[in-house]
Amino acid sequence: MDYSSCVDTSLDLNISSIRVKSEAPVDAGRSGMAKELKPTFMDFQTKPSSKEETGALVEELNRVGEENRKLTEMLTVMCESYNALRGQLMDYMSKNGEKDPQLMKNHPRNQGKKSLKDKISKAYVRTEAGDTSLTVKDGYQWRKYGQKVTRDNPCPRAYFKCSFAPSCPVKKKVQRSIDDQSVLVATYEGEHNHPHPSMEATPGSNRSLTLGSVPCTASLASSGPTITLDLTKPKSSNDDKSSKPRTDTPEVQKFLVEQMASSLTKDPNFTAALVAAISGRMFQQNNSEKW
DNA sequence: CGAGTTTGACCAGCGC
DNA sequence: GCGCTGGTCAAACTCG
Repeated sequence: MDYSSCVDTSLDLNISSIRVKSEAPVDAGRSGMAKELKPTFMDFQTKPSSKEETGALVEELNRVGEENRKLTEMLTVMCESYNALRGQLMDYMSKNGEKDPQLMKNHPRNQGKKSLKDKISKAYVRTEAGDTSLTVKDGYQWRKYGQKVTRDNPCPRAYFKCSFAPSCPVKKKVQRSIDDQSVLVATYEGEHNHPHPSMEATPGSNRSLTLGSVPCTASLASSGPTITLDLTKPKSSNDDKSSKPRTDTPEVQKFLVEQMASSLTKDPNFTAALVAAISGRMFQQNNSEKW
């Protein structure tokens, strides 16, 4: 499976917002920038700027477009790396699957017990040091129906059934990793025959977060993962006039955009958001292919 | 009082 | 057949 070919790697970085914001003669004392963009833009239309300002803005637009292109390339490279790693993992698992105690479903003993469960996936969840519960918060509702101490692991294994839908056949086994007991290993069997509870509540599964100083929304739309950086929003609502830098010159705006682009590419949170969006999309894609 | 959890009993498959 | 093991059941219990 080649994820790079099926994932839309284009990034919606709200460049249009940047452009509108940049084109407008911004009032430094403004607090609600987004809601005032429209009248400002109208002002711009009725009062054309000088040629120099237009040239600088065009240059800025080109530069931001280039940033977008670079980010797209980075995402493509990440997808390719993911594919490569995934391939290696598959190779490794196919060679060593029977040695992995967690893959007991592959064991002949368990294969004969029931028709082999067609959809088995695993998730590794790191828990806090003092957390002794066998709870993996994945958004679904689970009902625990049993607990056993298995031979290969002194930590008990908990058995859960999906209780969100009565007819849902999905089961989950949760056990602490024998190597690292702060890591919970959740093994899912079967597929949910109902939408994800959180997705049902918020179609598109948008996730809002803040990347450094930039508010961001990672959405998993049908067209592909989209990370939306809302550059029109101020850092915080209590920003006052004194703390806000002047953004009414192209130089300052360029600097700000460069700062944002730079901080985004270096920000681990941004990377995490990318990973979340991409793996979420891949997981979704994977499931849709299986159905 | 209902829903969820706990826990011992039970079942089925496998190896010897 | 027996023992071991993973998985499931269901009564008892807990909690809000």
